[in-house]
Amino acid sequence: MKKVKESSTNQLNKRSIELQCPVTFTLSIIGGRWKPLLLWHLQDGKKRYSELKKVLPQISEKMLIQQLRELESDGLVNRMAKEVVPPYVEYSLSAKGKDMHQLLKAMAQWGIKYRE
Amino acid sequence: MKKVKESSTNQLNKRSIELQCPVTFTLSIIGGRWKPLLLWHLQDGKKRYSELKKVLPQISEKMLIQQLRELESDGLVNRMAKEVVPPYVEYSLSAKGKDMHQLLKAMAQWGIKYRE
DNA sequence: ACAAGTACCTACCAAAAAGTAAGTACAAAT
DNA sequence: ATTTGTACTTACTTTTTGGTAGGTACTTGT
Repeated sequence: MKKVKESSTNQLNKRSIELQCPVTFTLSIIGGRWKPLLLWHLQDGKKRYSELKKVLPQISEKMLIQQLRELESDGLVNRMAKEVVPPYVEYSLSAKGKDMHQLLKAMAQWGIKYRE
Repeated sequence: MKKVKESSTNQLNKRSIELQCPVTFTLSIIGGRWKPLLLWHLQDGKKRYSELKKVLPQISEKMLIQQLRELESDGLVNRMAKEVVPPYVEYSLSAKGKDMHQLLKAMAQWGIKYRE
């Protein structure tokens, strides 16, 4: 995982605000360039790594793996390695991740309404 | 406003994804450390700059002003300068910003539920 | 041998977000 | 004069996020 300076004001503020504000906590888990897209694409069922790569042609492999690992670490996504030939890895939403469905929809709706 | 390199892959990807994904578009407007908190605090009515500074003791003036300016620029917040003595500035949610209430609540609920 | 498929890892760099410090302007009070 | 209140601006630095390039390992097919 990426190196984080735990003693920085930046990090201390982040931790503190996440405790105070549940909105910020939620955003710290689903925010960033690629996580919302990944969560959105996993809403309609499990997907293989190669499938995710296809639906997101602009993401680098490095970012794809990193974001999936973080989502897994935060408990939103389950990772299942299949020992077949060729071997592949399957990602699916956990219960926690599925519980985010309404939220993602609300975000999409607001975005669609106010996008210009 | 802050200098952004419009020709960077980073920026090109950002723009492209924001067009494709309404969730990412929404998050680009309300994301970051301080905007969710500002939006949250403005839910219950207009606030002066000095009031916002008080309820968010950890925010630097630079970040406070910058984030408010961005929220204003994106149309979520109205800024009203009062020419009294002492003069003060009042920030309030626009209709667009008020329309975000349910969304913020959903985010808060998810965060409260899964915070540990 | 190479190419294609599977799914990564590592080192380094670029860009963006956030933070620090110093300053501005005005008015009123001491 | 300084201090306190109002609300900023600017220059620079630090930290974090995202990108680039090279590599790993295995199997199968040509």
